[in-house]
Amino acid sequence: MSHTPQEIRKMETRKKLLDAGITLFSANGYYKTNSKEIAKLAGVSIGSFYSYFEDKKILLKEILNYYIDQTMSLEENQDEKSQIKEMDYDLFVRNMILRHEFSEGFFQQVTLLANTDEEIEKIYSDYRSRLLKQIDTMLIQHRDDLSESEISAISIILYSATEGAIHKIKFHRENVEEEILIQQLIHLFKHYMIKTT
Amino acid sequence: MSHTPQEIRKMETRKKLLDAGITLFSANGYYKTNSKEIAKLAGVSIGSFYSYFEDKKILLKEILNYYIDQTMSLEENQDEKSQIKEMDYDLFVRNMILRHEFSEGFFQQVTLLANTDEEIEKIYSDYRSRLLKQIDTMLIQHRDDLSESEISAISIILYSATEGAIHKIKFHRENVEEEILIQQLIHLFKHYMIKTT
Amino acid sequence: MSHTPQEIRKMETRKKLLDAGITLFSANGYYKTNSKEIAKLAGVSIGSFYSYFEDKKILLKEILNYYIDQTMSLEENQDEKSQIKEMDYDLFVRNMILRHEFSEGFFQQVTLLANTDEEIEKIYSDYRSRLLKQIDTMLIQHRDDLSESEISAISIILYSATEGAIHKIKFHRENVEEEILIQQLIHLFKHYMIKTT
Amino acid sequence: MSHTPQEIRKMETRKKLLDAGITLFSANGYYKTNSKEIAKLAGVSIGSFYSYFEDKKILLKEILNYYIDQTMSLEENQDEKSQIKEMDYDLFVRNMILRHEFSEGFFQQVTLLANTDEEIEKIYSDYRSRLLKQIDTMLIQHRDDLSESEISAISIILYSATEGAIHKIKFHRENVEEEILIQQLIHLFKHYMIKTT
DNA sequence: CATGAATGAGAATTCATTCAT
DNA sequence: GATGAATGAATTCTCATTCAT
Repeated sequence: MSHTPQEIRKMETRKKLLDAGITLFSANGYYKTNSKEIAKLAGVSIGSFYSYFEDKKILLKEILNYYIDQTMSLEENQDEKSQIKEMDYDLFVRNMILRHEFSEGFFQQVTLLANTDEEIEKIYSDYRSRLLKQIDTMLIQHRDDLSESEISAISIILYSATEGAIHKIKFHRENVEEEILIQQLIHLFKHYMIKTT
Repeated sequence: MSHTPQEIRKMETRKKLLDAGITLFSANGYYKTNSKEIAKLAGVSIGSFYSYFEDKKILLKEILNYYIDQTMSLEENQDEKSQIKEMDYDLFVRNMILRHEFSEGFFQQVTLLANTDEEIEKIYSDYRSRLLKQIDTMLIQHRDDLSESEISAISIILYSATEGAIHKIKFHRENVEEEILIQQLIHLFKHYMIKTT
Repeated sequence: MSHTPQEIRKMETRKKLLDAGITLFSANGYYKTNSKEIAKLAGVSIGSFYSYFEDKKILLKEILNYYIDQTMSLEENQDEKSQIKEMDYDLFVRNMILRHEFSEGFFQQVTLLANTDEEIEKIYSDYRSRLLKQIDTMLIQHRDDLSESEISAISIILYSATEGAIHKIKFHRENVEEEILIQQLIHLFKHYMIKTT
Repeated sequence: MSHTPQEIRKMETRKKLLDAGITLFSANGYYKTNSKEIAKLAGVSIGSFYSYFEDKKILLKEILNYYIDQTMSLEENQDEKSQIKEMDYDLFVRNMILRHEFSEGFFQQVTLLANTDEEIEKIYSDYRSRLLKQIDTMLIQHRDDLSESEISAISIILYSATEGAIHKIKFHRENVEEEILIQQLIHLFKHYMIKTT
């Protein structure tokens, strides 16, 4: 797996464009970002932009895939290190926050675009499914008293609560102390993970 | 408060443009909808469009305000009729669903635009605050054992869980039975409304 | 069939664009002519260009159709006036020259484009068929001694000789006296129109 | 006249580029063919393309010259072999067909470009002149009864008839039997080669 | 000497907005 | 007023050509 200097430079240029893309999409939104700006921020010519990415939408998709890969590897790495097979909800909540930390407003853009673009909707809904699945798995391990559809419903509720709450502290800057919110989220997970007798 | 026929016609044209706007913004997104299309769907000329609304963004803001008014009056009407001061969480959840039913993808568009437009952000965050406030009020009435910041955190969690869960059944069409999800949401509210001894 | 002043102006603008198109396509070729130039020569904005014609190729097609109509009406008008049903080859040759006179290099561009664009090929080959048909008809009237396939072959030869010869005097400016060439062409038609005993 | 292996390889690369050029220009037209494609089909880098040919137009000119040489050598070779000084019109017609067989749509592209490029016009008109000259020569040998300008006119007619007829069977695929058309062409030449008393 | 990544001028096209009728 | 033709700035995208490796 040795790379020639040229291959390395190609990958660097590609990376510069991906980074410029995520920065500008996050900051100004997809439609308010034009290809020239992206190229400029990446420090390359507009021609290069188009030789690396067929068009702006393709760039968005590649960024999306790139960051999903990065983001999902959080859990996998954690697992390996701690040798714990069973996913911990405390960890889950904190990882969700990490995800937001480095994806900034980007996923919000994606949410929007997913409305009008099928391919993006597909990629994004796969991603959400993977996260939902993680909650599902945790629930199943603790709650054999629930039906499958109850598990599904609770997963959605837990996912939404986490996602939305984090979003609010990160973006809308609601007037709430972060640590208390996290504690409450963990408390909520705990509530659902304990079988009601 | 009598209106001349001309004034009435003006109001009607205005309404037709607002409706066309919400329809197209919801279906195709703000940036993929152009003013010509809106005028066409409303059955008026592009010239008229601009005599009613200074520009496309103003139309969006007016739609936003219009629907927030409609939407918030749900609770107020309920209150007046039933003479119940105390907001019922079952009602709250079901009203949230109603809101979604007639605003469709519109608010999602607004979420996006809010990122890059301060004025829209302002209007939209006021709206969210009002909804959060409703949950806050309910919580305060039932839970004198919680601190203010805990109330805030729980409000956010409840709001996010409700908003997100509804969104998922309406848009992402997650594989979950609607009624079970609603029951679980109500169950969640109940959990928080009952003082833990 | 009364037209409002606005409709008249629209038709005039359209005509100006068609004229500018034929002028520039003929002079500089399709690929060396850009839409801005056409708009400029027509004295309208680039935006107008695109509101009248979806794109450059559509303009070309519309010009093609427009001039074919003009061009083919030569014979039909002649017929009406002279009440002569039977097409005269002297007239045919002279009409072919007239056609070239006002289409200039345009049809040459079309010939080229027809190679790579099916729709243009279709329009142009229909046109050629109509002209060939005229020769066919003349031949059939005079030569009941020839087989159908001989008629076809001779039609093609006569058409090509006329077309090519005119082309040469108009474009390649071959060193030949126009009137002599015309006389020779007419002589050629005569040769084929007289039954060989 | 010995060539080093390197010189041979250079010639081969050059030939590969010329071949790729004619193939793509013929198939898709000059303006729809880009230099990258040509290099790719030739199996060399774009950098090499530009070290062999200053630019795209130079390539076209060199192809044109190359194929004119090939094409004109038909007659010369024939002459040499058969030792017949006098050009035979049957041969002329059949050679014209051969020319088309291996130049395909290429000359048509050239016709077009000749309109807007003087150098190409020059090369191409020289070529046409040489072919016309051949007909001229044949005519002069048989028809001392004609004036010089009549000879010129008839040459143009014969050339156009042949060129156009072949074009029609090769490209426009007119509904005509090839052999009959060829017979009629030869018959036409014969008609002009025989002195009318 | 070959390579192909990088360049950027230039072409096509869109669309919010204006304004003469 | 209402209309819709006209405008042109802004954007996307292409491709001939260069030049560092």
